[in-house]
Amino acid sequence: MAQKVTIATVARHAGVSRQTVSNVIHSPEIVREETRERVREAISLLGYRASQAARQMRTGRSQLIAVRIEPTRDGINGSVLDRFLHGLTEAAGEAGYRVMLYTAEDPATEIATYDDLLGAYDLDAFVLTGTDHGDIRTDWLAERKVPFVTFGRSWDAPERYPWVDVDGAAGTAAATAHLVTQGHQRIAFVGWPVGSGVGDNRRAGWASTVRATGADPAELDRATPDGITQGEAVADELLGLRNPPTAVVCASDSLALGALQAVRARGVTVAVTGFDDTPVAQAIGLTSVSQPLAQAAASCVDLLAGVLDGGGIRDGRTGDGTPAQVLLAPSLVLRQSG
Amino acid sequence: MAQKVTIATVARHAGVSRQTVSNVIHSPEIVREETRERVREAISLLGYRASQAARQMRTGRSQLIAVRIEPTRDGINGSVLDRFLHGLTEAAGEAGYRVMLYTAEDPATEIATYDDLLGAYDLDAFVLTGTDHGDIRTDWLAERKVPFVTFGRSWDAPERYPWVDVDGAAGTAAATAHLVTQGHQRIAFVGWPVGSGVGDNRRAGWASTVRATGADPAELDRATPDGITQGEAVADELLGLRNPPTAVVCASDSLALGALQAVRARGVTVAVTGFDDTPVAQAIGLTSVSQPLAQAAASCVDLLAGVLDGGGIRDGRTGDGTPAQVLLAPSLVLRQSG
DNA sequence: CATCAGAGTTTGAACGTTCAAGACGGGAGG
DNA sequence: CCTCCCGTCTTGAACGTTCAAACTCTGATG
Repeated sequence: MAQKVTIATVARHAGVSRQTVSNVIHSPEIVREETRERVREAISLLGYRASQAARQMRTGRSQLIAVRIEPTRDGINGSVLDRFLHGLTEAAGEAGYRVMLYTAEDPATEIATYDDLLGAYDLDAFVLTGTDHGDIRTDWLAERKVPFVTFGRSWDAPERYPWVDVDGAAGTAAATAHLVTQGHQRIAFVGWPVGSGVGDNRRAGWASTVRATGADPAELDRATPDGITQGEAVADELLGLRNPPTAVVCASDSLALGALQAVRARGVTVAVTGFDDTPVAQAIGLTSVSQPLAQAAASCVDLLAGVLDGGGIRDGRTGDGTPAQVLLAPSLVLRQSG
Repeated sequence: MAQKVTIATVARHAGVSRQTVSNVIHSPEIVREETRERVREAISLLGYRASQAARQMRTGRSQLIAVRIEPTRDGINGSVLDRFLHGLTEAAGEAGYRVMLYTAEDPATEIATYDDLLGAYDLDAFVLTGTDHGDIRTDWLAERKVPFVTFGRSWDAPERYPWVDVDGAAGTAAATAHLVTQGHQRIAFVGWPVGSGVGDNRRAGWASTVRATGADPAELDRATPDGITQGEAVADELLGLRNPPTAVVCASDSLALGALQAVRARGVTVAVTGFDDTPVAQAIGLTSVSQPLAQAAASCVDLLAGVLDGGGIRDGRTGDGTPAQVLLAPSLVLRQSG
């Protein structure tokens, strides 16, 4: 194997000094055009690539961002993270960053992992997913001034840190509005127990849309932990009412799938919508709210790049003055179920 | 923020030299016990963590392995990669490695990415997924003596490089055998077009089991590209035969889901089995072949660790003499569909 | 008593990059 | 003619680690 190509190899080959090569890479404008070209030719001829490790030693920046990969809880929602990860890797790559994975069982060990990763790998930033009220991870990171972005808004204080989120309320509202235009008048909601940021948000979108039609949402509002069997049980209860709903908006595809099974079992015709547009929804023809995950990932990278290159956040804005919070609109994917 | 803790900080604090601290970390046995303890205390007191970048500069090893994250083609199979990735991250972490992600549209750009990653980040190894006949990626890596493991066997030459795979033939054989014990005598197969390593392997398991019952498999053998609608179409054709099958073994959950829809549409009772035990299968009660993904991931890390720490491969074995190929047995998950 | 061995520890150098400061030459201004 | 400045380029040092070699004891051996 040929000797490793370093900046010195290039310099020698182009007849200049190390620093000039470095300048061609980082501030080409201060190098005379003729020299610049000569160096560039040498770089591509030799296939030179700057050693990230050496660069990191000098600059203290690793060009690495970390994301946690979760143990695929439900199985259904796993694909959301999967698609987000793919988008993140792509967007990060374009911005000159790489994505590193880590796992953690709970917030406490996750924080220990932060410490590890920061100490050993000098990570530039973290992307957190699944934030909720009173998240200790964000506090820990903020306290140490470690750059991070969350996918999922800051539920406690809107502008505490940069985040990217999808407007869940708008999603359920769109689903509900669609059902209204289909002529449905009794539209139920099957969501998660009150208290989670994401869950309450999705419920609110449904509730406000129902309220706008003049009906009272409270009667057809249900809450249960996430899961297929849970969704089936709750939907079955709803369908057994004296005056049952003709449509059910669900907070997740898992719940919606359960609801759909309850509907089938009773042999009735009731519309069902889900949330997340997971493969399962695509597979069984479930109308669902789709999150723009690739776009969300790209926004995360944008925000991070702003924080990292623009020097921190001030007043909820990144270095270049753009707001450090991004709320994206989901879209409704219509299928047979509703 | 406090000054960065380096090996020199620890050395000063413990009253020894840098090298002694390094020795305590890497070859504790050559350091006097008393000194060792003193250094260890200083390390934990100061929260010292070796800088990976500095270490990498000296040793040339980054403790980083790269995996490609794919753009979730079908949507259904994405979760396989997802679960594998999680297992890999966990296993790698325990072995002192970290996982880095990258994307690539096709084998050619993937190879360009290898070059990039190797040049800039000095990656220690790659994990490839989805290998097939005549894979140019493995040739490129092998030629440059870059360590790698594939998840998916080497289809062309069994012992060319280390790989981990799940015995697909055993999986479809188990599914078929189960159907035989249920009394089924006409068992069809819906798989992919002949020519792909994985697909042919899965077909072979079904075929040999059918043949063992004395029947001729050829009549009920079907091939189609992967997909739900494709599976539905082919299954529908099978069900329309003068003498239709009473059970269908499928090469993927996508195909199986399609088959299940065809069965439902015709209102007949025909058993269906899938492959991969994806969330979709769990959701709709589809009997499916489950791959031990966490174990596969762990095996990949084991092999890599063997190659990296044991000094390469010889005669299809890693440094410590264990075979460099691992074939894992899948398991059949029984559900309502079969 | 000089020599040697070996355990335990220290020292200098090197990995490849970028920062900070300096060197060089030529043109403008006094 | 000297000075200063500007554009362009070079030099030395530093980042934090580990390798290789050297050093210092202590105790044993001839």
